[in-house]
Amino acid sequence: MKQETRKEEIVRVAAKLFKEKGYSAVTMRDLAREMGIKAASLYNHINSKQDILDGIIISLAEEFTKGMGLIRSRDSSCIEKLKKIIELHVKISSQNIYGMASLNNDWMHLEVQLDYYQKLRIAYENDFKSILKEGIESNEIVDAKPDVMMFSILTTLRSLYIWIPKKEDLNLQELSNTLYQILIKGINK
Amino acid sequence: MKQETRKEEIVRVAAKLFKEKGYSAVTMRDLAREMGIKAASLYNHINSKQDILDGIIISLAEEFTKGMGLIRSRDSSCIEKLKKIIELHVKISSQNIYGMASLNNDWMHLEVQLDYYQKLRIAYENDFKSILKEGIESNEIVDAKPDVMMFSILTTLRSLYIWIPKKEDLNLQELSNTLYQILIKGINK
DNA sequence: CAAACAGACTAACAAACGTTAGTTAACTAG
DNA sequence: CTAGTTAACTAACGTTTGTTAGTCTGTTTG
Repeated sequence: MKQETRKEEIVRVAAKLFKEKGYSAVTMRDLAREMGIKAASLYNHINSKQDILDGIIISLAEEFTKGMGLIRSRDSSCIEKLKKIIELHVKISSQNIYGMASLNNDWMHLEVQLDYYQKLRIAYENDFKSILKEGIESNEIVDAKPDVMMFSILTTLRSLYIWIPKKEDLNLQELSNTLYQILIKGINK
Repeated sequence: MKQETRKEEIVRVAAKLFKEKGYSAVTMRDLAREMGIKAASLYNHINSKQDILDGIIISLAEEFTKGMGLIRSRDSSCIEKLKKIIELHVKISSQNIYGMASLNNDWMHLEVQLDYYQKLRIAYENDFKSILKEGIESNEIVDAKPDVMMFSILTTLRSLYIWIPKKEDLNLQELSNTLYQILIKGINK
């Protein structure tokens, strides 16, 4: 069990506050109070409020990019790939509920890193759409608009962070399976 | 065509800015600049920044509540009711894209109206769940967890505002139909 | 024509914002 | 023991925030 550094603790607590009120509404004094110290003391560990947000969002975005790379490289059917994508979202979301809120709601407050984030996001969505198109061509899934299909599946997966903490009896594999049933079985032929 | 009052214009422009940056990150000076006037002049028409947000969110929440009431009171099958719910979301979202962003992302910044909003929201979700449960009992839809089913459908519908403006060739009825296919056909027996 | 109103303006406010500088007290390693 | 590091502190900074007060100008109405 690797021990958490003070900096990591600040980032973790910040993400929690960002989830509750959004990046802009959280002040450095809010964060300091939650840490039990004064606002100025935060700057012994971090460079700026902006840096905290950058760290939260970019590390998550890269995690998704990496996961998608592995899934695409594998030689499996469209349905299997979609199942893996669901599992990827369930895994990352459950491990970092607070960070997922920032990724979804505060990405527009990135500054230097905004372009990079958007590049990753667009690439991820294009990969997703490619998988769906392949599935349509190979007659594996129904021939509905891939745009709407991706939108529907992806918005559900992106919103998992809202919903996961409410399930007390959380079995991750079971959640993945239920989502698979509801999201994929419907478009499966 | 009823002419828009100055106050309504301010609320509309505010909602647009709230969508782009979130309520907390939009200043009254931002809003004034977008209106082509000075910040102080806004107060000839509105009482406070908070009031603008209240107006945007509560009117939308009540619109959904009203729509759900009509759907529930009708004597129709579960599937037909779900179809009506999809149409309700498509209609309201397309008529007020900017407001839907505030409803989704900034409801926690309500103050006096927060309790009222949450009451409406919980009632709406309970109504939704009841429709699903009836459908399961009457063997109309598959017997998956109603919680996950509602979460999946509702997060997709709630996120329509992100996605609608990107479709240039927007045919609302066609969009409703495609969503129906993807969201409902999958759970239909 | 005068009165009333609508809707803009300038000036200013107190509070809250992110952040810097410099200091101090407690551990830790040579 | 001492030198260095870590991590807290107080005090303060310049800026931005939402909002108020009071004024001016043009249009509408009796």
